[in-house]
Amino acid sequence: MVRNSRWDFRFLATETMLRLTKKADYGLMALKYLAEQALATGKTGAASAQSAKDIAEAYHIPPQLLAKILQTLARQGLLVSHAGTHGGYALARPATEINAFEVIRAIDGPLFITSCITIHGTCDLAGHCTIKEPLRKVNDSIKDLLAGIVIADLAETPDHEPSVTLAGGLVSIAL
Amino acid sequence: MVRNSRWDFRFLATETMLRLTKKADYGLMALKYLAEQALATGKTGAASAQSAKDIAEAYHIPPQLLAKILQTLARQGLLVSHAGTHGGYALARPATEINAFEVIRAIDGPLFITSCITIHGTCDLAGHCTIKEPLRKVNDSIKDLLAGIVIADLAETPDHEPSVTLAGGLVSIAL
DNA sequence: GGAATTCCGGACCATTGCAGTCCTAAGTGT
DNA sequence: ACACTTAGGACTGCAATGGTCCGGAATTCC
Ligand code: SF4
Ligand code: SF4
Repeated sequence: MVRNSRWDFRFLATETMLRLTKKADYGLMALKYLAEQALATGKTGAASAQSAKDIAEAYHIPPQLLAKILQTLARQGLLVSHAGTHGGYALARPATEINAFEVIRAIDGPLFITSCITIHGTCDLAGHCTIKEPLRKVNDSIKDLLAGIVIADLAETPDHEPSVTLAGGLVSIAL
Repeated sequence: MVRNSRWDFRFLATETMLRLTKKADYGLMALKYLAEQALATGKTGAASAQSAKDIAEAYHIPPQLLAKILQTLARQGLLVSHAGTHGGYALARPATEINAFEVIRAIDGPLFITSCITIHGTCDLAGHCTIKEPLRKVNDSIKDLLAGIVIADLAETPDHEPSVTLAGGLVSIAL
């Protein structure tokens, strides 16, 4: 099918729906940056640390905010941190072993799609809701999709841009 | 350091991340209901109309709110409405030709994932952002995933429950 | 024609979560 | 000692969501 011949996005400025928070967004950017740096300098793991300030400046994002994001990321074990003069953050694992799903979950908390899925108590009409289960499947599909993307996919190899194309996930959904 | 190692999701009730609004949720439920009714009564299209009140009561959702959701749905052409004593709403198209993506978009507006995608002006750092493109791909994948689900998939065939399994979409993502 | 029924549309409000700031520790290297 | 950097909490402004209310217009039934 896929019809929708008309589109008319004229006054559709509302923006909502399945939004990914900016924090998660920033988080991914930071991760990507770290991945690239680690690659560029050749240094592995904790050796090539970048300070929160550096990353923030590199992308022009609020330093304070980024700082806290990195903190939580570190707390969740995705990053290793090191204080002190040449401290900073570095990937806790190789860039090919950290996927987008983890990152997002670490920052925004678990959850997905509907209110009912994560905490069972939230939606009071969970009893009469008949759409819950199918939606959970969709939820899982998106999760798998996201889980199939590792941050190495996001990082560009300095000059050779084509490369990667690691065909992240292959998600099939059957209700 | 690498502290953490403890997880403590005790008070992680935040719920966020890729959330689908409750309005869209309700909308899907309503659509499903209408699909089932149309199927049960055999009547096609505008013949078997259900009032907003009826649907709201069937699922115990706020009538006034559902009313407005149905209104927008009708305005977008997914439903046909009819005022008057035995009026109400009915699917504008067969249940196999309305997909979840349309519904969600009709209710919550377009948009997806990041702020930058829909309106170009939103994210001020779109210039320096290197993650934008990959994310757009993810975005599209989710869209395709959603677009592969038609509301007929959600509706149960009255007794025979297995049936359907129309294996909605097959989405592969390659960055 | 009138009354009941149902949709339409906008205005309105309360809560909540997001985005972002600030400030005070506590580690760490020179 | 001192500069640098992470850690964590408290706090604020704002926008979106979820939900309500009301006056009006269409339609059908009597
Ligand atoms: S129980 Fe149903 S209505 Fe409630 S959040 Fe889940 S899917 Fe939505
Ligand atoms: S431009 Fe980059 S930072 Fe801004 S919303 Fe898009 S992906 Fe996120």
